[in-house]
Amino acid sequence: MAHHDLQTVSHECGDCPIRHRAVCARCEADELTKLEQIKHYRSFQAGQTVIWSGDRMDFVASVVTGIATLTQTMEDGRRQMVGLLLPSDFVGRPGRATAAYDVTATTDLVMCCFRKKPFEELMQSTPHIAQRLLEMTLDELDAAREWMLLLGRKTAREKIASLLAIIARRDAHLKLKSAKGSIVFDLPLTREEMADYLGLTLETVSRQVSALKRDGVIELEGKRHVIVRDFDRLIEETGDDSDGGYLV
Amino acid sequence: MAHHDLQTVSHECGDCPIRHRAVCARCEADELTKLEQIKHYRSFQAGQTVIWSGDRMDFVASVVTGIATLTQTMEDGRRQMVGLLLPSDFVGRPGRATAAYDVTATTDLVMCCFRKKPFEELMQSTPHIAQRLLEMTLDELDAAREWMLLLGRKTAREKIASLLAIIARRDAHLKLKSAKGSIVFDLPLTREEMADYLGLTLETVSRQVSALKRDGVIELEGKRHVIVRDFDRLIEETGDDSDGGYLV
DNA sequence: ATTTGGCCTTGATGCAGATCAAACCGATTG
DNA sequence: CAATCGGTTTGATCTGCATCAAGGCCAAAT
Repeated sequence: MAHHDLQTVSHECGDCPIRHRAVCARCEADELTKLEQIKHYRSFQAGQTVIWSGDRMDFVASVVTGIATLTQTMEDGRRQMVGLLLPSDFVGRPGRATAAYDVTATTDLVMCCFRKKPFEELMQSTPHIAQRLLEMTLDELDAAREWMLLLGRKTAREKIASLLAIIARRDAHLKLKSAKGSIVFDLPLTREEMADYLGLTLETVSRQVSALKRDGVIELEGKRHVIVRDFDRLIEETGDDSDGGYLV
Repeated sequence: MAHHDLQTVSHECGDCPIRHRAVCARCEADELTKLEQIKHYRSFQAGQTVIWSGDRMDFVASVVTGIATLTQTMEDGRRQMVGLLLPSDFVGRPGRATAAYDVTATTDLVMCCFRKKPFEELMQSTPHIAQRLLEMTLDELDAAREWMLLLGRKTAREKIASLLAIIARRDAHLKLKSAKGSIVFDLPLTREEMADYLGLTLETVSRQVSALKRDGVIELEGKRHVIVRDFDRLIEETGDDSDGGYLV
């Protein structure tokens, strides 16, 4: 069943949807050819685990379509999501043998995997790959640090608003940015996943989402479909100073 | 006054204390010479601000001696430390014009600064620098994610224990690892800075430090000098599974 | 049509950590 | 040797979120 998706994904880097954003973004045609030789696609169904923390990991990969999460779990079961992987995001660390986090598909997921050894060799010979990876890693570090502020200092309401703003921004960016009008999107996460991301319980997430709805900051259709009529209003609720990010 | 320190720091990369750990770690002699041409040292007194978030930043730098912090501040004054910079750590982002965080010297500090433009050019031509920077950035990303778990899910006591364990490990690593005996170190941070790092208030920090002392997990001499007789006991208090890190 | 199961909401209550307030300690300074 | 001052401790009280518990919604299975 997962294999059905495989058919629909191009095996040609040339018309790959993430061609200009992923690790391969800077690659020239000849470099791409080399990458193409060591790549293969893997599909996962929503809910499936891609790798467990501590497992041997002999590949690195780019998310092509779908969404995955990185989570850390403590012995007693407390969980913290430490990363949300969107199309073009990179998974795995060159020069490390085992996975540091659990990677889970939250939607159906297609990944473009590179065997680790050859990828590492290619990185040595192809500065374009290492350059792009550095850039992406620096971006992720910034995102992680922004999340540290959220986890350490924001209130539950601000946390929810911040998460909604991030998803809204991304969707407005990828899809139609229905100019000046409402932003509309589906939450790709369950309440529990949101809680794991935000350092809250699922009950608190539920209550605060309801509160934002009650206060007219967002509208809800069903449980997952969100309408944001006034994006600036949502930003106010995040606690960030207004320049924190840009819609474009 | 700050200039006194300057005299004591070698200007020769050859016998630089961070030579084999900083961005320059992988550089050959000739590459080092090029770096040497664009570097200059800057000293800061404890408490001084190195740069403010948003300020133009026309250099990148390595911490040579001393400790600096990266912090984010919300409009209403809530603060979250997002990084602790130790000797050999790197500050600044190639390809970015302004500082993303406040950088503050918490002890007297010496930094080895590189003018940004020439450094960026050097990075292009010298894969050894970019390689090392990637490695260091990936390490920082891991550290940031570990911190996300701490901020999102750990109790106040676990947070304090985790911070003490990190400092203890580093000091045991750098200084004498008085084999099997006690680990002894000075806290490089005030209670307030610890609070900013851990997402707590300074009162809670004070109370939990006292509690760990009362419970015999640590001993205190004065307010800053810490003695850890049983490191494993301290680790138990962090909530991490025992393999979380390694003393060596 | 009823049951099941996953996900979500809502209510009641408890508690860890925040907040407010005062006093302490040790080092410098006049 | 007071007086000051930054850092710290300690106490009393408050509160935001966690926890515990019940029930609702809806789609798929029986």
